[in-house]
Amino acid sequence: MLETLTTERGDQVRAAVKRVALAQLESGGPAAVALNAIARELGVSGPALYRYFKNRDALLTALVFDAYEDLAAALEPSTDLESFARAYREWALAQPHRYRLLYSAPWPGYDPHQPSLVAAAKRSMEILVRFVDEERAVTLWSRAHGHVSLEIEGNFASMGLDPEALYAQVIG
Amino acid sequence: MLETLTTERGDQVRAAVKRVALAQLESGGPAAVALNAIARELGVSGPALYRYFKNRDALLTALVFDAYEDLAAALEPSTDLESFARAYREWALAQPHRYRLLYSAPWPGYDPHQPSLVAAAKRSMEILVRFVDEERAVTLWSRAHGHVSLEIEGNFASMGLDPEALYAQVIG
DNA sequence: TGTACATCAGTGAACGCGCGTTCACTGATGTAC
DNA sequence: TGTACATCAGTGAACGCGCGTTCACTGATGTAC
Repeated sequence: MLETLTTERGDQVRAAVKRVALAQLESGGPAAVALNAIARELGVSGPALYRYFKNRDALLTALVFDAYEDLAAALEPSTDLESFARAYREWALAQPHRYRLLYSAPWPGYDPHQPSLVAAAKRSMEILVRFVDEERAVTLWSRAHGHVSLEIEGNFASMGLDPEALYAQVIG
Repeated sequence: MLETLTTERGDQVRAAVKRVALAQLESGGPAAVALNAIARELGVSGPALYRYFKNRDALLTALVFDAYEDLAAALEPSTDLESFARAYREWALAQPHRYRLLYSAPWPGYDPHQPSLVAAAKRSMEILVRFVDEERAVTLWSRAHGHVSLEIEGNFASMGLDPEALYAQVIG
């Protein structure tokens, strides 16, 4: 028997659902992610989504998981600390609500300690420790996160500061 | 005529509404702040609140404003950079959802550029620049925010790190 | 090639829920003469 | 001290809304003989 190379329909649908959910996320945060609205957008009835996600929470959790994976994938090609730092900031700026989903309390009732999520979160850190020791890695992570999240919220722009120069200062 | 020393009833009610709203905020973020539920908690009808707040948005905005003021008041007694940094972290850890209200995208449709809010936000920064020059102040702010917000979300605890020692490293 | 059956994606109706907000109102309190 | 009036905090009913989720079902597709 050959392995089936065609993507299964279930995966396609799941991907479509997530795509729309991501758009809602970018427009209004986790609170804006609504199953009924997603179904409407996809031209399908509300209950249809329950074939693919147990419930709303499962969908949101899947978004978190994907975001961790996507972030790690974006950091993977880094060759040194500089390129890592640059990639980290750029990923965050390109999709702010996704970044917030990882690092701000995303929604009421969210449990960030699910093993699969913890493992997914670890991957980025593992890439960073290729370039610096572990203690320094956590420090840099804190600093980068501080800068990036303030920049995302527009705190530097409103002060007339150059974010790029500041970023170097902060992690430096 | 004597000045009226008694607090006006309107202020008392507004304070009570905010008190309940804060409790909701701590328990489930801005999405959990609901006028009807607040009214119920206060033993009053829903529409009654509209005497004191134009609408839900106005209430949330008032919470943000108060939080900025309260933070500045907590930082005010600082005598040097060390005590400032300590006060900043402690304020945030004591009321995480309030801290998030200031530094994460709080709710869909929120406008952080209202002049009164911008002014309130500035006050903390003005205290910090008593101890360091302005460039360093922004850097320190970024670093402190990075550490504090990761600590709030439990990212260090789950890694078995000592947050206090780490904080010194990060802002150092 | 045809028939009988099982699988299963998706439907439509319905549920209860709580929300924000408007509305016309009641009833108590304060003010003016 | 009493009466007429204005103010205004709070009420109760009602609105439309969209949500998450369950349910019994239809109808197409795939499988076995």
